[in-house]
Amino acid sequence: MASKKTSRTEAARLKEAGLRPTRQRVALAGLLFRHGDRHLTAESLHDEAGRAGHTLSLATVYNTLNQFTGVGLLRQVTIDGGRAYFDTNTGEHQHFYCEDDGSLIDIPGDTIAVAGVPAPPKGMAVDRVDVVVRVRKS
Amino acid sequence: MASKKTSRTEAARLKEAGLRPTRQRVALAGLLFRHGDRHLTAESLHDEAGRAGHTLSLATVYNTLNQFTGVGLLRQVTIDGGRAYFDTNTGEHQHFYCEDDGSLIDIPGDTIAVAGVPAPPKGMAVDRVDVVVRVRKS
DNA sequence: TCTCATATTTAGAATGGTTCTAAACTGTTG
DNA sequence: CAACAGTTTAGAACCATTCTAAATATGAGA
Repeated sequence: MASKKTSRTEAARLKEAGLRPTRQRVALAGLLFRHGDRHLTAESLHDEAGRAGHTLSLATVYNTLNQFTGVGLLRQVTIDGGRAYFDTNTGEHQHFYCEDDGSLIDIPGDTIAVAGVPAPPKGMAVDRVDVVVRVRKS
Repeated sequence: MASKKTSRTEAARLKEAGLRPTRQRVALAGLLFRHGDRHLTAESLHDEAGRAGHTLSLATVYNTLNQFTGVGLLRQVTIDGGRAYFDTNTGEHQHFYCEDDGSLIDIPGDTIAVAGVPAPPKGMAVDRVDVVVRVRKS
């Protein structure tokens, strides 16, 4: 039987990125990229993997998340001290951040316009402009 | 002799904010507010206090920084996981963040304009819009 | 298919920033 | 000046994350 029916896509994606498609990485890639744009933490992904029947260590989840980020499959979003969020949407976009429950909501990349950014200090180049719209229950 | 010559201002400021002007709080307020706009971490302020001849625990620095933030004397800036920065400039403004050394540089509040912020989700109100211009050595 | 070198995974220890605890101390108020 | 509430403190506890060293899996070549 074709046991790789759904994994093929993930394995290919990993190979293209220069990462060996190990069982763990394929499993995580499946969870990450098969459900639209997502924001997750190492812990939440580890839990989700467990619920889906995969067995892997939290250290591997951290390693994988960092590797995926390194090859551009994920983007790290740091808003709040403490936990690091990983975003499966790697394109240009911004976020609403709910201060009550720590959740993130995407704002499409062409929605917000930032004008008037001054020239960076000598010898520096702008890497990215991040906008976070902090909201709370009213 | 008038031993409170320079402390009076700090003590008054603290009282107005509803905080008892203890020795430790007055000392930290002096370091924080007498040298223009500053960005610092608990550890850097603790070191600085030590160098200035004050003796206080790191826990007190954390407590004080959080209390000052609570009453609006400071603003917390969270950009990078790990350490929390505290900013003595509580007015509206934005930051350059240097990814190479983790330093922050103020961008005056009337410099950058953000347009097109969408309406927040139902039941939510915008608290603040943060802009971080990430730069690196070029 | 078998072997081997190398990449990966893993449990558990280690780290680093921050908060908590409980006891000692200080500021204020009567 | 007594007495209580607010503060400080040392050190333990916490939490997310990284590191370590040893075990395991993967891919290439024979």
